Amino acid sequence: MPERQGYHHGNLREALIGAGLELTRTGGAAALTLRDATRRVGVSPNAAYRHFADRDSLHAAVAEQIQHDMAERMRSFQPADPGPSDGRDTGTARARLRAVGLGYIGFALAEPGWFDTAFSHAGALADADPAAPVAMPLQMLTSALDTLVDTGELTSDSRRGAEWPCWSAVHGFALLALGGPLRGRPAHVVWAAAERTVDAIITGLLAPS
Amino acid sequence: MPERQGYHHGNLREALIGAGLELTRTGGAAALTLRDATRRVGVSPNAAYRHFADRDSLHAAVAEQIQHDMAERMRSFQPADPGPSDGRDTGTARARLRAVGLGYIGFALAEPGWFDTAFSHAGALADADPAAPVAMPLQMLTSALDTLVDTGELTSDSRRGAEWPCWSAVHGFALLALGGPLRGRPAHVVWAAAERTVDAIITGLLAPS
DNA sequence: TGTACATCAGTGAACGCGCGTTCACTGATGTAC
DNA sequence: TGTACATCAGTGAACGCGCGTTCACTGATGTAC
Repeated sequence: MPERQGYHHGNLREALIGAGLELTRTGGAAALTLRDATRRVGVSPNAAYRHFADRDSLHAAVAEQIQHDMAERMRSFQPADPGPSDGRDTGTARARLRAVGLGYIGFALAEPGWFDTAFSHAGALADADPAAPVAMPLQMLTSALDTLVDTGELTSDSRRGAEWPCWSAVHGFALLALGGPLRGRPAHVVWAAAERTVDAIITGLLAPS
Repeated sequence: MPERQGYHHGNLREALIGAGLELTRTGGAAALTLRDATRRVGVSPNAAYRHFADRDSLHAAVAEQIQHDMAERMRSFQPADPGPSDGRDTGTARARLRAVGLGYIGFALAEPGWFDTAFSHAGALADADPAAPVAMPLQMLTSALDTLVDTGELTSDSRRGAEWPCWSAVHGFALLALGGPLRGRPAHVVWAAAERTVDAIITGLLAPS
């Protein structure tokens, strides 16, 4: 796999992130080691220190890339845009939120190693910068909730903190499906449970309290 | 800390589990090592192999103990039993489910290391025996849902698979509160979000679909 | 009641492993004159 | 256009760490006669 000609790699930083993606895809966050990444690129272990301060810094870069890809994949779950409407497009707003939730779960089921990596880093970073980690997927959730306020389905009072119920449900489901008792069940069973979970939390969120 | 007189410890198995509880309480699942547990008990590392096949076996024993304690603690969240009623005790049944959810989250917030240990083991075991891990807390959920069927608040059609939305919401919330962006927020803020999450998922579950 | 002996529960030393990280270094690159 | 030299991006060897686990062992215990 290591293929280089000269002494200088030329693109080592990107190459290490790429190797990190390969490693974490199969083995999750724990599989990301400096030695393994450099080995895979065909470079000596300490070469990484030209581009990353330490192991955790590489982890952060890989996690960021994953979050980017995850948001991309989540977007593919969105229903087709029906074009400009009157701004009170009630069914569509709800469908958007639903698609965000199912997209989140869908990514986790499709790429468990990456999902683990993205989130384990989010946890690690939470001290430093509460906003940055898992920023992109969270941003999609935020925006979907805002739309529900626009359409009048969610009062702006209820809007505050509405992220937590939604995120909790899909995040918990993803973990239970990957590592808990749902693991190994037929895909259609798992997916039906995912849909039910997403629908339940949305219904509960929009119900008048 | 190591205090023994004779050559034989006499109760090494229990002592190692106890040491495992101390270690995981602070450091989570990752802090549970054979060497550290034996060191803490004042015994040579390989002595553990008289009582546990390997490190994972100790982990399993510790996790089981935690699950037991967790169920105990969750029970303290239950509303006082109003005594025998007519079996259609609608508000109470819902309150029971709510208490199960909040108890789950409450334990996780109070004992993050243990929560991590109990669940990381659940994941590891899922292949072998899907029912055993986190058995006791899950059993409380199951029973609370059954009661809702008894009171007629949940149809037996909806009962099937109702565990997943509930468990997902509380499990996800616990993780986001411990390792995600909610970490470090004031306790009352976190708890309000927890209540809202639990209430939303219950409302969504009981709403006619 | 005393003794032989099997069994059990520990010890001490060592193994190999892979990791992150640091040290002093050298080869390649590009810029100034 | 050619050359001196600073700078950058790699190398190779080694460090200490703590882990799980295995080996051959020995001290303590309890049971049969």
